[in-house]
Amino acid sequence: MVRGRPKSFDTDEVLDRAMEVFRARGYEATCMPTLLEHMGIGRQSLYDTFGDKEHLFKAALKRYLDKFYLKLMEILDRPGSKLDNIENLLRYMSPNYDQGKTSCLAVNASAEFGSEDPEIADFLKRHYDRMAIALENALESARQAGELKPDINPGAMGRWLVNNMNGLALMGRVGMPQSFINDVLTHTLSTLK
Amino acid sequence: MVRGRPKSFDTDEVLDRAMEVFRARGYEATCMPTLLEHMGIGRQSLYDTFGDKEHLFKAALKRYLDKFYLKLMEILDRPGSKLDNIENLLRYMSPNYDQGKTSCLAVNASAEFGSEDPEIADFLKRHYDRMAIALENALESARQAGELKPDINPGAMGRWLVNNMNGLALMGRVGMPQSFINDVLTHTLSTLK
DNA sequence: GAAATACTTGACTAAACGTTCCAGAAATAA
DNA sequence: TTATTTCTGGAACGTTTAGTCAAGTATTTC
Repeated sequence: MVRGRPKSFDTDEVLDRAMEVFRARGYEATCMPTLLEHMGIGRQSLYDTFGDKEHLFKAALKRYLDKFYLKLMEILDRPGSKLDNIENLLRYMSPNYDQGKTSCLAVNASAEFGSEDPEIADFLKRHYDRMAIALENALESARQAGELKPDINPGAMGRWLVNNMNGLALMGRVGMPQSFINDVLTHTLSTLK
Repeated sequence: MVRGRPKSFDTDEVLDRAMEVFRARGYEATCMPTLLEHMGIGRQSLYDTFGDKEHLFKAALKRYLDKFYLKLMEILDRPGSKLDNIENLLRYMSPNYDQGKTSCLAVNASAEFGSEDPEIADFLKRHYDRMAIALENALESARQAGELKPDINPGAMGRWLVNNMNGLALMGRVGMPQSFINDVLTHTLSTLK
């Protein structure tokens, strides 16, 4: 099959670790030595496997977004009340200091890069869009099941939910108290039902 | 009175220009030459007046937050319907690509620094808190004027409005289409009344 | 064993970074 | 005039940055 010595590390595993560093410190403020230390591989291995810092970041971001979306879909696709699923999604994605969940790489990258890097901006915009669509579909199902107030526009509300989730990630990032987070979360949920 | 050659530039004016650069590019990605170019002053003048890059950023951030809050209070304190004032505030603060208003330094700094720099985090948390309180007071006034649904908690809703404003700034930053922004904005406003 | 790939390590490059120092000219108040 | 402050601009500092090259070793398939 493939000749030569096989890789001694799992590509996705070390990418996950890079992801964590970028999420905690941002792109510009993260230097290669820090990255290498946390990834636990050699410098040459990194450059051979992922290319330069920019490519590594984009790979990590891509992976983050895909994992995020997968988890989102898993929660929304659960059987039973779609509104309950949405509530569970919001609770799951909300900052929780006890569990060390305090920020979102997508949100951080959105703020750091804006639309400066077209490829990154494209990733992020598509991500927010598919999130909104997934939520819209869930809301549409809820509407058909009679769970939803009839005057609600599922499309607009899906986008609005994305907005609230992103806001919450930001509030967690800067360290707003849990009471603040909870107020926002419960008030968001209260308009759902 | 004061001896020696007077400063040939207005401190606040050049600080505003630094603010704009930081808002557009972030802290880490902004280098001193770029800053100098946009501020239009000499290198030595910058260091004499503002100290190093970090102090300059903090001064610019402080100024941004104060101007932001001042404008917010101006809008909320207008006579007449408090709910209308809140709506005007949200519209005013929302991203608008036609007018070049596409991001918020507070939001960007929150994402870039998180709680890494305690002083910056403190600035930002106080800022969000006072915004929430101002909105809470406006909602309380609306409640007393009978404008508000009776089952609404002004405190939670104030914080929730802050969350939505921050989310919108982020969506503007990454370049989500105006239609997305509008959907979020109108849906947020629809739950107000 | 040969060929191919990967790992480790140190040396190295080249550029960018923030910052300081300095010398000379300019502008103000006493 | 003198003292004081600012402005300008070049030179330089030391550090950090991302990234490359190369030599030697290890591990796999053929």
